[in-house]
Amino acid sequence: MSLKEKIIHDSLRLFSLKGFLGTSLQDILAAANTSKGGFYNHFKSKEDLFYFVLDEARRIWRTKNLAGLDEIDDPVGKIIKLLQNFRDQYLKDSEDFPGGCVFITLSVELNDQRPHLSQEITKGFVGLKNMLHRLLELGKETGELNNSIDSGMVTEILFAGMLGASVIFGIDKSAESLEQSINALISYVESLKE
Amino acid sequence: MSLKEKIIHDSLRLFSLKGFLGTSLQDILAAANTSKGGFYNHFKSKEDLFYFVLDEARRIWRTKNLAGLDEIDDPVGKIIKLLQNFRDQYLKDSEDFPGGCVFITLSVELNDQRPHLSQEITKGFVGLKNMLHRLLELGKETGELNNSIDSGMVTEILFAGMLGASVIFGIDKSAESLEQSINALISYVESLKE
DNA sequence: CACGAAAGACAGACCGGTCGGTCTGTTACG
DNA sequence: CGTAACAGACCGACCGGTCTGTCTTTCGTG
Repeated sequence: MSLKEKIIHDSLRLFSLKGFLGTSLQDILAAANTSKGGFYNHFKSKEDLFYFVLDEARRIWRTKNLAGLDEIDDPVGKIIKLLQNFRDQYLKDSEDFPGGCVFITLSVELNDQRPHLSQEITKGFVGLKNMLHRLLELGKETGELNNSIDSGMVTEILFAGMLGASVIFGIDKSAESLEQSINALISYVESLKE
Repeated sequence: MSLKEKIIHDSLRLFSLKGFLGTSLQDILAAANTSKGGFYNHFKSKEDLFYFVLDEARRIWRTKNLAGLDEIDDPVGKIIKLLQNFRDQYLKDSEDFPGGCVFITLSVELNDQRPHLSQEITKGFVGLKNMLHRLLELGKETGELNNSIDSGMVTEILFAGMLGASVIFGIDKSAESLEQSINALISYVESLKE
């Protein structure tokens, strides 16, 4: 792993723990075992690093959460698989995100302090929400879901539930309560089936 | 309002926007229009202020969210009223919490940086969760809710949903999406009725 | 009531430490 | 020999906290 990659990777872990502003350059340099010179040889600024870290975080998010979704045909099955991935592969991943979901940490921290950075993260949230909604609509089309359900409303419950579970897990790091939260969402989705 | 009260009140607003560590003493002094001397005459340290602000935030939370609950007899009615208060009185309150729910902002920020402070906030979360669970159990006893529902699971959905809605609202400040989220939860609760 | 001392309330200079960022210097590799 | 890769001294700005000074209010005493 090159120094640049190492800085990005280590920063991702630090950001998930302490946020962007809460992580000092010193912290990063110590973690990556380098110096100012090493850092600024690869990044224009700390904010420049932010975008690289965000890209890496998104890549990991997709890898973990979308794993195996292709092999599932029915939309509702995809949603359930996504929730399972979210629970087992993503949130519990203390290697890449020791402090919990980095998007939430950064989004909450930067929202009123660095709006242009926070905005980047919001894009991902919108994407997830749209994906959920699309899958629910598809489920209704294929008849897997009762046609009378309000897919917008269900989307809100699932999306808010996932965010809420992430916040809770970020705070208490309890696998038990995480499983309870996500399992509750899975049961909810299954209860909507025809 | 005394200077001490003004500092607490203004700090609460700042904390909800920028967090505890993200708010500098300078920010607080400027907002309260005072000086170091004025501040340290009333507080031992910035961390000392934290506890005063937290108490004030809790007081406001109760006032806004528990308003009118006494006049409702049925447990499920209490839950729905709480959700309505949470939506209309609490989260939209840009006077006290211009940056959204201060408990989430602080909790996410401080969790891995000032665990002893974060722990104080967690107590409130536990209290809310227990309250929801207690009301659901009561609802089953009175027959208002179907006895077959898993109250633990419903608690998770409601609690995670409320946290998630707070996060979303903190980010986009959109009353529309807030209403959609909370309305979805209210509909969900109503669907559980016998 | 008069008065002076003590205490409270606040202003702001000042402190050591840390922040992100720059700049120079050294090393190694093409 | 030039250039990329890194180390670390250095910079001004800002951090939370201390300290001194000033002004006001309170209060015990004659």
